Amino acid sequence: MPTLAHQPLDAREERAWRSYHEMERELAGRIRRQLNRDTGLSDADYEVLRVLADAPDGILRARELRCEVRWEKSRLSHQIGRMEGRGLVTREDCDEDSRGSVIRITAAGRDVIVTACCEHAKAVRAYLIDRLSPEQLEALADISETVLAGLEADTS
Amino acid sequence: MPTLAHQPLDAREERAWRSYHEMERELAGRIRRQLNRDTGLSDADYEVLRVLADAPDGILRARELRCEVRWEKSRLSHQIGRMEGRGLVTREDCDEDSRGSVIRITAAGRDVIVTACCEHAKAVRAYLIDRLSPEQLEALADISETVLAGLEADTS
DNA sequence: CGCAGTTGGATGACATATCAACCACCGGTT
DNA sequence: AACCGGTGGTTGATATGTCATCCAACTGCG
Repeated sequence: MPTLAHQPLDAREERAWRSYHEMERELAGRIRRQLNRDTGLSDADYEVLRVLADAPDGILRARELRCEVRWEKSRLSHQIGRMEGRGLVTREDCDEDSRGSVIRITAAGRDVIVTACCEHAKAVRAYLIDRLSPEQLEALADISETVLAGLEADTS
Repeated sequence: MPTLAHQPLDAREERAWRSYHEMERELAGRIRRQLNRDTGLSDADYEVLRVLADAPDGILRARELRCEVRWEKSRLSHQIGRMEGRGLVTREDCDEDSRGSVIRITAAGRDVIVTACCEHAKAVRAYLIDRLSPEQLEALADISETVLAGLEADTS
């Protein structure tokens, strides 16, 4: 009956990972549930609408959108299909490249995202930002950027 | 055409949230893919096996397990069903409470989790821990615990 | 031109998460 | 004993994410 006591993380590392991991789960869950309850949007819906709403004319080629949200092709395709069904976005053919498709946010989509964005910011503030000191907030940003840079550098 | 420029997060807050959020996604994705490739386990499988493997005799009542991983009842039930099908755990009736059920990790499950745990720790180290200074690592733990405490305090 | 490799996107199968019932059992009350 | 609110767990419907595969159109090059 092997135990996991010889796990190759020491106490300090273990504490950091454990607490980070749990925070991530709880925080994401809380924000997701609140978003869904307030606006009926999933996290994925929110991401798509947020990016589209910030694009000129609320239009983006699927490829650009995919690049922004860093999703796989199939995920975006399925997601847009569902959102199209709910009237949040539309899909058109692309002029320059006839393989491509162009996603446009609808008026309804814009309505939802504006309020969702607001509520979302409130949640982020309430659960994360307001709990931390300015120093901690900056430390978190530094940490995140460092880790991200490391991840992007190493494409293994 | 309302823009999102009046979003109620200032530049400092926005940077922290944005970078944290992106790190979370990339880091989780990387670890998940590596775990899956190396061992065939999903994150959910890993969590369940990790908790079970640390329990005395590799046995836990479903209720306890659920409490450890903080899942909904239905999620655990479905998950255990699948894992049972793959021979990673077994499900038995509970003696003390005939509503209850008892989950037991199998030998095969124990084999998988031991190596998975090792690989997982390597990934956590490579992508997170080794990128950060000791001060940053401690700061991350402090931040996470603070945020977690706030989340648990407020059950809205 | 004609071909090969690449890219943009869609599709189907499958694994997973979530939500809302549902059912059986527990415990305490009358 | 009959009841009742609460709990432990399951189930099915539905939404979602992932993977492998497919197809058509682009690109560059001989």
